[in-house]
Amino acid sequence: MAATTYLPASSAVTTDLEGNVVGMNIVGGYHSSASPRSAADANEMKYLPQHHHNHHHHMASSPSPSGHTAVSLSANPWVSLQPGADPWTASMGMHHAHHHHHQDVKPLSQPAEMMHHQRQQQQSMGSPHGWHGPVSSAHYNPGGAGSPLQQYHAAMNGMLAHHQAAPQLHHPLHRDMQSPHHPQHSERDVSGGEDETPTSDDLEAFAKQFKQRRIKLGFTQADVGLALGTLYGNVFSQTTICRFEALQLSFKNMCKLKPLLQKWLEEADSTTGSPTSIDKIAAQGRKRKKRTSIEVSVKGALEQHFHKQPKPSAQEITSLADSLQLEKEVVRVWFCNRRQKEKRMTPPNTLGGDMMDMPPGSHMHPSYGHHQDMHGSPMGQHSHSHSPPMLSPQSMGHQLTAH
DNA sequence: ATGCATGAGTA
DNA sequence: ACTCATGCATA
Repeated sequence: MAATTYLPASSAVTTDLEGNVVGMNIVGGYHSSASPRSAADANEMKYLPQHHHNHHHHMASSPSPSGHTAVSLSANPWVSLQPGADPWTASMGMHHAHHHHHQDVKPLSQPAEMMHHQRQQQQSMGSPHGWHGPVSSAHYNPGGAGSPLQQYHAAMNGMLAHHQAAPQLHHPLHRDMQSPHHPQHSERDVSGGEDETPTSDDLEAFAKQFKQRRIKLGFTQADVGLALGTLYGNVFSQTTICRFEALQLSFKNMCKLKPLLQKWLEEADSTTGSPTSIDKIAAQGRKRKKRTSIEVSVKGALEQHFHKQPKPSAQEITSLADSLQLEKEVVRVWFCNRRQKEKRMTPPNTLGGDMMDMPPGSHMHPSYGHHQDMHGSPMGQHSHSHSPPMLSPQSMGHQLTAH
């Protein structure tokens, strides 16, 4: 039987999160800094029967050049707030009649309207206007400047009138599906204002540098995500930062995030010496469906079907779900996610799914070339000095061999 | 780092 | 019902 939704809530207590080699990114941020997320935990209305605090004391040996444990303190660069750098400030000022019909709270993302210009299909901005409530940790003031949060609030209140919008959050990206080609970039002004659409190489270079400096400064991916929220009002998760660094986002998405991260980077390394971080605003409320764990063998089957038909009809999905003993919805979502993966910049290796009947150079590959993608240099597989990141040694050969 | 999931915006 | 951006939960 296919192992579907299992509930490891109580059994996963032994889950060790220190399996990463990269060092100090990842979930380390969730507890690396001695931040007691009491505020978050206070909202004990989650579906989780119990959360496990397996506080395995792993000391974060300071990677910081300074010599002191920077990680445990999670220095932050948000001491300087610029007046009028909020795209959502305006949105907050006006009462957009949003639709909150259920009592679930979702402070992390709010439909910030882009009031006056056509939005392609971006609903991106997460505009939390209720998230700053419970945040309060032991963040001390570096130069007696006052809590960054307080400054933040003050600044915010003082500029509700004049919205200035972030640097260039409205990216001039035109993904014309009609036009067979699009001369995207021109000469980007390397003099400090890269508002032009970056090339894939630019993005890769930046991502690389970003990660390096981020680590140097002793920040976790999660820290950055939070910092962005404090700085610009856009909170991002560790996941997103991770995917950015790994170039696992769509080209467009990369372009959107780059300016933000770039800004943070400037602030980060200019602000030498900084205070603590605030707690993360963990998920609360929303009862999320338990993540379905799909067996490897089943995944393999799905992969095969994906090759034949990336976009199965509802009918096909139904029958497929039936034969695989999965919920239809699960299968549907699986295909959606699979398609998304295919569209990322870094190619999803045809892993898990065996390409047993796939002649090398046949009819496999992404749909690069029907829309918003790049302009000729699909990154992720281009000539560089490192071999393909993934393609686990054990994935080839068998996976349908259920056990 | 990634798999499955949610949701807004569209078609 | 799909795409796209994004994230919780998990490996």
